[in-house]
Amino acid sequence: MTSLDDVAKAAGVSAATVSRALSGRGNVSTSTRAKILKVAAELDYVASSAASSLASGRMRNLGVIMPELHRWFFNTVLTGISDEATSAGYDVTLYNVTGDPEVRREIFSAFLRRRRVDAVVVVALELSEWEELELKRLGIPVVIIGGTSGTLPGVAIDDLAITELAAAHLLDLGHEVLGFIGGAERFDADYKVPSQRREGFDQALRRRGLQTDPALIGEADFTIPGGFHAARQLLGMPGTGMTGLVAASDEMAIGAVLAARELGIRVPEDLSVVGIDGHELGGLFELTTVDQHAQSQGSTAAKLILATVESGGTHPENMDLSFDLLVRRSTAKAPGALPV
Amino acid sequence: MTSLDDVAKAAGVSAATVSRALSGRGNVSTSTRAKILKVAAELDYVASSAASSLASGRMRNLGVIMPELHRWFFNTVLTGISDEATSAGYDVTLYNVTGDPEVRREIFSAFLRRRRVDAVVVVALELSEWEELELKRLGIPVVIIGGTSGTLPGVAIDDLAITELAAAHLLDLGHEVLGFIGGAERFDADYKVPSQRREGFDQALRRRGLQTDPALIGEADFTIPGGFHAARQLLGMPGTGMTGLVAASDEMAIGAVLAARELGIRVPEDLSVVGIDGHELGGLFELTTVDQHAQSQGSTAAKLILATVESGGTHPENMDLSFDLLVRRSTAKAPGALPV
DNA sequence: CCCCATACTGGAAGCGCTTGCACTCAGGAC
DNA sequence: GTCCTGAGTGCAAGCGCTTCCAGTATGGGG
Repeated sequence: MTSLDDVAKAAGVSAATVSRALSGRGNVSTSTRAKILKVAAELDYVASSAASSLASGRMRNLGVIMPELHRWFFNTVLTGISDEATSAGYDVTLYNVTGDPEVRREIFSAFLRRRRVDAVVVVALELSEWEELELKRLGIPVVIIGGTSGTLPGVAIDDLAITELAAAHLLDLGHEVLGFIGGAERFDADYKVPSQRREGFDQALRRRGLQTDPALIGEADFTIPGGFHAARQLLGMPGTGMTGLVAASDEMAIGAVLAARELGIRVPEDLSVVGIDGHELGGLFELTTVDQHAQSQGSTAAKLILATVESGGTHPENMDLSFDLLVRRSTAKAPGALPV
Repeated sequence: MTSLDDVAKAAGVSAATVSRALSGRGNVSTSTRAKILKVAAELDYVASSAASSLASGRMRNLGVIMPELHRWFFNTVLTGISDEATSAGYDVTLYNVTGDPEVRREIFSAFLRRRRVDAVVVVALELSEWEELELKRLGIPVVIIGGTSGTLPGVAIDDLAITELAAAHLLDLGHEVLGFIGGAERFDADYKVPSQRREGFDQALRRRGLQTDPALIGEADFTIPGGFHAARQLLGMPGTGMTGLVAASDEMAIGAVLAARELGIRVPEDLSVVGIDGHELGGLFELTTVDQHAQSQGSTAAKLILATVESGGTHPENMDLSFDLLVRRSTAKAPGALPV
């Protein structure tokens, strides 16, 4: 293993100068730097991260805490974070907080405290008070994506507004009896997005002087099968007059489309379905959705927090992210509605 | 930040003894250890990973190299690895090798060489000769999941056999004209699984004295939309007599089921479809599949390589993983076939 | 011509652990 | 009672970098 000293000797300078030349901190003459760079390349030198970290306190490592990896939102955000971190020269250490509370506790009380990361991004995790405290105690920048925290900075879409937009799209098309499939408390207990989205739906109706019909609210776990079962139940009820359905995630919306097909209900002729996410499968199902640009949420958060780290800051700004209605073919004018 | 010395002072022993007590290496009397543990807990001491790594050469960190995170196989394997690593007290550092060759090169030539990880698991990546060399040069254990390497140890299913099993299931049901949807060279160029699976399909037919009909081979990229389009084309051809379809992944199989539905082809009455994977969505589509236990591939590989690390070994054993036929309702006896 | 920034560079002191070595002290074998 | 063994402990030397500080040129200003 070639070390800093090897490079220093080979280049005929001191270790200090090599360090300065390679890290770019401090002054080194152009010619000396050039020679050091050349020698380092020849010797194929790569600095030991442990030594460098110990001496400098900088880890060049970004921690990411996630509750799961299967659902589209999570792995998409992670991809965004990873790409951004890599291009900034940072490693990413993944802490997959499973359902096991022991493990979860352990991650906050031990893993994170080894000071292996310069910053951490928390994805869609509702943190307990104790967990927020632990995070703050780390003394490093933290940013939350798609979750909420009273005291930690976050990068997020406005879940209420995004759902209101989805519902408003249906209302604009003349639909008056809308159903909704969202989360239930029994799923995702530590994740507030579901209730926000539900609230957005209600608000959209309220704004038009309509009222939410509790019978048309389905509950599911944000997955395709979940949406399928919830939709089948909703669509199976006779005489509801429902012509539009808002799903709080694209996966549930896709499940709903599948359920409609199974029941012989045509989309969009008989039922308009709109989702939220911008899931990559949306295209296949011609799903109208509100794209929340998940990958860019990841890269934005990473960029933000890495900038904070590099600038020696500790508290990045909060940031509201954009979303766009993406109209495809799963939504259409309500039957009998007046032309828009 | 409380340090080892703080604990040592508070416990009235030397730093060396604290280190031994906390790490479990070397002899410490039961009473001394108990006191140290108590003091450490009180002071809320957590060792600095950088210092510990620098001094010991151990990182307690497992590197994972993956080409993507979206597809089910990858995030499922990653979940398995992460769970296992966490419970062994290891962090996992994720290297998401994107399509960009620059980035890929950088990961092998710089990121991995910082010696931040004790071992690395490579997931479904066909490595170039140079990359294998770089990996070996790291001097740490490496294991490959779902890829192939002449010289690096791997944990994998037999892709040929798993596909043969899927096809044999259809043949056993009396189907004689089978289609296949697999990978194409233009997708996944650096990933040999597709060709292995194709070969397994051919072999199953050959064993029964049948021949692969090139017209019934569809090409796709292992995703649902890919499978959908390939199947639509296959199923749209008139007069093929095809009654069974093998897809090289569950996602493609699901796409095929959707395509069949769209074309008014009933599954399984008119067409039996079998996939490979054990994808979580399989249940919703009643998909018969061969489960390759992806999550346990991840945990098995992690367990294997961490054991190798802890034992000071360098080269874990190769390991062949099991798979099971999981019969659901997407496959049935061929129309007019004799009772089995 | 002298003085003093300014630009470079090297020396050396850590960063916070781990571990080889030396030492003490018992207890068991003779 | 003597010798040996091994458990238990502390000392101190690193691990391979970073960075503060001091020292040496160099060049411009006065």
